[in-house]
Amino acid sequence: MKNPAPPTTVKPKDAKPKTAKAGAVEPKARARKAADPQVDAPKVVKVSQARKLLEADILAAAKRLFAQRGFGGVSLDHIAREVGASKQNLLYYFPSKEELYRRVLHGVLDVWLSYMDALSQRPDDPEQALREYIAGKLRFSREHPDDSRVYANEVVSGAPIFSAEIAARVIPAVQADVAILNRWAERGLCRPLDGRHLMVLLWASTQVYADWASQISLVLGKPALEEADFAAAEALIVDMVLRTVLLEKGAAPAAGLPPKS
Amino acid sequence: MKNPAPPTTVKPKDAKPKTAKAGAVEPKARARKAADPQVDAPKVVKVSQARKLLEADILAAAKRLFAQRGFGGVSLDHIAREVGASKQNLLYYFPSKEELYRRVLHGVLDVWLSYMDALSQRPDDPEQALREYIAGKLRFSREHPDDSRVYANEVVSGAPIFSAEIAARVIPAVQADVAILNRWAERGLCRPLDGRHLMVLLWASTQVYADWASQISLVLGKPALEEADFAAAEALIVDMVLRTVLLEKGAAPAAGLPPKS
DNA sequence: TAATTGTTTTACCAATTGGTAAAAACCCTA
DNA sequence: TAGGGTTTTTACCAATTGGTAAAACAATTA
Repeated sequence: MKNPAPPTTVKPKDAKPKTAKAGAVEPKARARKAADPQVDAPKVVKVSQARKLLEADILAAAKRLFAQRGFGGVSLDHIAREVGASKQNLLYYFPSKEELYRRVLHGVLDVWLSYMDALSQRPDDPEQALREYIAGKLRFSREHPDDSRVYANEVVSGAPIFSAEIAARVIPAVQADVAILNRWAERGLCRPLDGRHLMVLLWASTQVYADWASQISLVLGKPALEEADFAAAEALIVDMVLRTVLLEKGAAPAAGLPPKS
Repeated sequence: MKNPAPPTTVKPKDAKPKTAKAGAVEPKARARKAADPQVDAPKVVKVSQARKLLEADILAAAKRLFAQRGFGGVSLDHIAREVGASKQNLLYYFPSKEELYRRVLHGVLDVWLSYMDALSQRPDDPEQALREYIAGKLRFSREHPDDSRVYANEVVSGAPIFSAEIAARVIPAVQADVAILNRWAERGLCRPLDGRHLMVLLWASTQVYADWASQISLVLGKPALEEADFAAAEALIVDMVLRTVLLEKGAAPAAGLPPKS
């Protein structure tokens, strides 16, 4: 997704560093091109390619802002400025704010769901399946914190816009996972428990590392979460879940140890 | 709080049903009184009492709306209409939107913290302490879902307004709890584990039943969460946590660490 | 090169935003 | 009942909101 494998001659017309968050620094980057066509980048770029680039830019900026401030807390102008375009230009690509938000949410849901299929991948091995599920969800929190936060914002608000899509795409996925858990219990592969609440717990305990990152890093006393923190979280969650779900066997190792610094 | 035990002669000047959420139905309730002073309720109510009532009304409505749509998604006018007052009247009680939001958040934090002292209450009994902590946090989710959501909104946004207060009030409380956990581990009362991540997990797994209620009820296939659902959640979370934290029953405690009671 | 299509900018718009100033109404007490 | 403090309403304000219309510009194709 990051690299769409351009079909024809390519050169990103802007070479704008995506990592630079300060939109105010170079606000007229895109506009300047139009005002001075000779100098900037009149070279080879398929129009549709350029379109896709800007569209992706807009979606990325919108995602970041919606994640931070929710739907109502973001203005089109704000998003537009962030990508160096005008609000009207943005409205050329997306017919309305809600439509843009829908597009963002749709993409978020794609990513969210793509990390949710661990259980069905290993329908006969509860331990490995759960390990991978937890690891995957934590990876999602780590690699796509904004996606997680956009989703969280929407759900906390009662899903006023996306409840239909959630009901249509998320709930079936969850129910499939619950069914797998129940089947394990029936077959004596694990303890009998309420798979629905277990799923809730798995979401909560993994997604919190994206949505609550600001507070967790305060607790941990560092400016941002690091890989080691995610590893510690994974160890603890896996330990808890396996202890609870699996039938007794040999004594399990202790949970994530506190760093003795 | 619902019943402030009025000190003097009392009659709520409005008798407005607090449960009626539809603010649009009776938008001029408060204004009508002024326009028609004879008929409505010119009776006896201590002024300061009335003030407190309206102030509390405003705070309650603001909390509900901020919980649903976040700071940026709510307008002063929206809040004012919800309590049947004018925006300017609201600004008479709260000098600015941000100040109102601060007041709401402050109250939320009070409630949040009041449910967080279970560990320190029973510093010598890990099992009971954890049971009560989990029960308390779930009760918070059940009884104060809007408080939970306001807090969640603020944290997801990176706590742009309240990070100082969180750092000053929440973090010490959490660290106290972590210290208790660590002491248990030292004294051999529980398994050694990273108390900080355990605290995160306790928050996440309990608070999710407020913040994600809309999605959980979708999963459970019912319009709203019921008492039985909270009971099931509590059973699962308690089971998991105790399995993970407590030493095995009957098994000898960690070598060389006799409980120094 | 001309016509066509695709993209961006300019110029607006009515409604809403948070907030101020001051007049008016209200209520209690003297 | 008169005055003074408290509360509410009326009248504004500049800035911003999401959105439209059309002109201007750029790119592709005939």
